[in-house]
Amino acid sequence: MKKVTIADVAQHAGVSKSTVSQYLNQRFDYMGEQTKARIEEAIAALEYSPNIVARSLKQKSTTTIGVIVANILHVFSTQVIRAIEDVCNEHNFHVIICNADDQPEKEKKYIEMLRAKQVDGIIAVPTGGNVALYQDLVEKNFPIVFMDRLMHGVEIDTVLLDNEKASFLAVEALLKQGYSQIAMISPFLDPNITPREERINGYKKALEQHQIPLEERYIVPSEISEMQESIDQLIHLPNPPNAIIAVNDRVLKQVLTYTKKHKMRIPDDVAVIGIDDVPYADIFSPALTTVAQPAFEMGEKAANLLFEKIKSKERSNQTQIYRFEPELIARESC
Amino acid sequence: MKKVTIADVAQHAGVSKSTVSQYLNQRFDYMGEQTKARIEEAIAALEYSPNIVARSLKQKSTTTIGVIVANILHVFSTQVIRAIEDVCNEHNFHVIICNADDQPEKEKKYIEMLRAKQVDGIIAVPTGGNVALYQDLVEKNFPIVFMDRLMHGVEIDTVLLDNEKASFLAVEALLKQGYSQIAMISPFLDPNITPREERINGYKKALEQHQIPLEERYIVPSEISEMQESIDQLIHLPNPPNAIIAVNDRVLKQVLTYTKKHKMRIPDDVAVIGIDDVPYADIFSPALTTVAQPAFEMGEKAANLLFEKIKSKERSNQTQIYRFEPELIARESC
DNA sequence: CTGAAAGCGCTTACAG
DNA sequence: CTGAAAGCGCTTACAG
Repeated sequence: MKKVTIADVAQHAGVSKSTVSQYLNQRFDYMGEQTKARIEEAIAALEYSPNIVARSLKQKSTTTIGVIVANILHVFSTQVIRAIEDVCNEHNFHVIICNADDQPEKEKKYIEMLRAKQVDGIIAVPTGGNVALYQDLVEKNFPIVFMDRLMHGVEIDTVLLDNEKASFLAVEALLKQGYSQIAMISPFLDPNITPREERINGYKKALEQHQIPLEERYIVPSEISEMQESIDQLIHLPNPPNAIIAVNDRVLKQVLTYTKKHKMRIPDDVAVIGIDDVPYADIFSPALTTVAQPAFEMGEKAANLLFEKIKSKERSNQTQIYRFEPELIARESC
Repeated sequence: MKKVTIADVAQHAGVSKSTVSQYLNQRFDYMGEQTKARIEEAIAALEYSPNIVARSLKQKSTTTIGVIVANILHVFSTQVIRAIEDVCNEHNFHVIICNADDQPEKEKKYIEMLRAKQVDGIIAVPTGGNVALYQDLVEKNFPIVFMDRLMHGVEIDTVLLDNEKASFLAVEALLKQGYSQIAMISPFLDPNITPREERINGYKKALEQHQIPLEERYIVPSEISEMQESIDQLIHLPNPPNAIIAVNDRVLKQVLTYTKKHKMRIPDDVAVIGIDDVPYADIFSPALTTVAQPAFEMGEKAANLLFEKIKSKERSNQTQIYRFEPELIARESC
C-alpha cells in the first residue's frame, strides 16, 4: 500500500510540489483559480493527506505537547489532563501522556524521549528529582509549565492550589461547628510534594491565628498502607481529637474506612472534612464536607500558559506562581 | 540556541554521519573500538540527542500510538489508558490520548490527525459513527484494535467484557438472596454502545433461564439528567421491584442519590447491585455489591494485540473478539 | 502566478 | 571497517 505524497498530487494536478504546498498552507494570494481547483480535485481523487512528520521536521513544530503526571489514576490528574486536552484540541494540538509514578528516573526518561520527539512543550507535575534536567530546559528556553508542585531552584511558572487557604477553610469550617480538637492526617511528608507540606503549614497557621494550641500528636503523617493503625493510635490518645482533616482524597478514604470498621458516627463521634472533593461526597451518609480545588480551571490555565510560551518564543522575564482558590463545599460531615 | 545534529557529532568525532548513525543504531559489527570511543565522547561532549522526527520520517515509524476513548474522566477509560501506557512504556512507545465525547465528528478529526502524524497504531472505543473511515483503515492494513464496543460491518479485533455474563452474575446474586423483583436501570439505549445493550440482554436471558417472567416496566432506560424521576416512577409502580441492577457506575450513583434522598434503606427497602466496581464500594454503608470488570487486563490485552499487529505487518486472517470475565464482589447491598 | 532547488536531520544500501 | 550519496515528504526563499 504505497502512501500518496505531495509529489503524486503535483503530478496528478499538473503543477509543481511547491504549488501544492502553497495550497496546503493556505497561501492563496497569487494562486490562479484554476490551479486551485485542479489541486483540490487531485487531493480528493488521490485521498491525499499530508505527512505531518515531514512537515514537523522542516517547520520545527510537532503540534504535540507532553504531559507528565504522577499517576493518571488520581482523580485530580485525570481532570487536569481532560482540561489540557480540551485546550489542545482547540489549537489542533495533541497530548502525549506520561505517568512518572513519583520516580525521578521515569520522569527523566520521559522528558528525554519527549524532547527527542520534538514536542513543542511540556506540562509536568515534577517529582522533585530532576533539577539539573529542568534547569537545562529553561536555559534552552524550552516551553514548560509545572502543576501542583513547586520545584525550588528552577525558574518555571507553576499552577497551584492555594493550599494554605484550603486548610484555613477546613479549620474554620470545623471551628464554626464547635470542633476545636482538630487532627490532620496525611501521607508521609516529602518536601517535594508541595500540597501536603503547604496544607500542613496552613493547618498550623490557622490554629495559631485562632489561638488554638497546636497538639503535635494531632498531626499524623503515615504511609497509606499503615494508616489504619495510625488512625487507631490517634483515636486512642488520652485526649483524642473530635475532628479530622484528611489532607487529600486518598487519606479521606482511609479515614472513612476506619470509621466504618469501628462503627464511629460522623460527625457525632468524630467530624470529618476532606481536602479534594470526591465523587461520592453527595451520596455518602453523612454527605461529606470537602474543600474542592478547581482542577479543570487549573489544567486550562496551565495549557494556556504553555501556549503563550510556545507562541511567544521570547524568554519570559520572571517566573510566576499562579494560585487558585479552593472552595468549601459544606455538607453534613461536620 | 542551535540544536546539535548528527553532522556536528560526526565532525567532532572526525567520522562521517553514516558511521555515527551506525553507532546510534547499535550496528557495531565492524566498528573499530577507537571509532566507537570517539563517537561516544563526541555525543557526551555535545550533549547530542537524536531527532526522532527525522528518524521517523525515514523509518516510517513514530513509536507513538493513539488512544481514543469516549471520555478520559470515566474511571474505566482511565484504568484502560493506564494499562496501555504501561505496556507502551515497556516498548518505549508513547501514547497520545483523545476524547471523542461520543461525537463521530470529533472521532473522525482525531483519527485523521493521528494518521497524518503517522502514529503506528490506534486503540479506540468507537462511537459507531465512522464505519467507512475505519473500513478504509483496515483495507490499508493499519494496526488498530477496538475496546469496549463492537462495531458492526468492520473487521477489527475487539476487547470486551463478557457483558451478558456480568448481568447473569448480578441477577444470580440477587436471586440467591431472595430478591426476584429485579429492575435494571440504564442510560438511554444506543445500539452503538455495546455494554448497555448486552447487559440488558444478559439480564433478560438470566431471568428467562431462571423462569422469572420479564416485567417490561422494570427495564428503565433514561437520560442521566432525568434519572431521578425515572427511578421515582419505578419505585411507585403498583408492584415495585425489590432489587435494582445499575447497568454502570454512573447509574449506580443515580440510584444511591435517590435512595439517600428518599431515605430508603439498602437492602431492606431495595437491594442494589452495580455493574462496574466503584472506588467507594467498600466504605459505603452498606458496602456495595458490584460486578467488576478487569479494566487493567483489558487495556493490557488491547495494547499487546496492537503491538502484535504493529510487529507482524501481515494482515491477520480473521477478526477476533476477546471477552473478559466479570467478577462478582459480594458485599452488603444485596 | 508558478517552479527548481536546497534543506530539515536522519538512515540505508552500496562502494571501496 | 568507513564514507558518499540518495532519499524519507515536506517547506521556503528565490527566480522568473
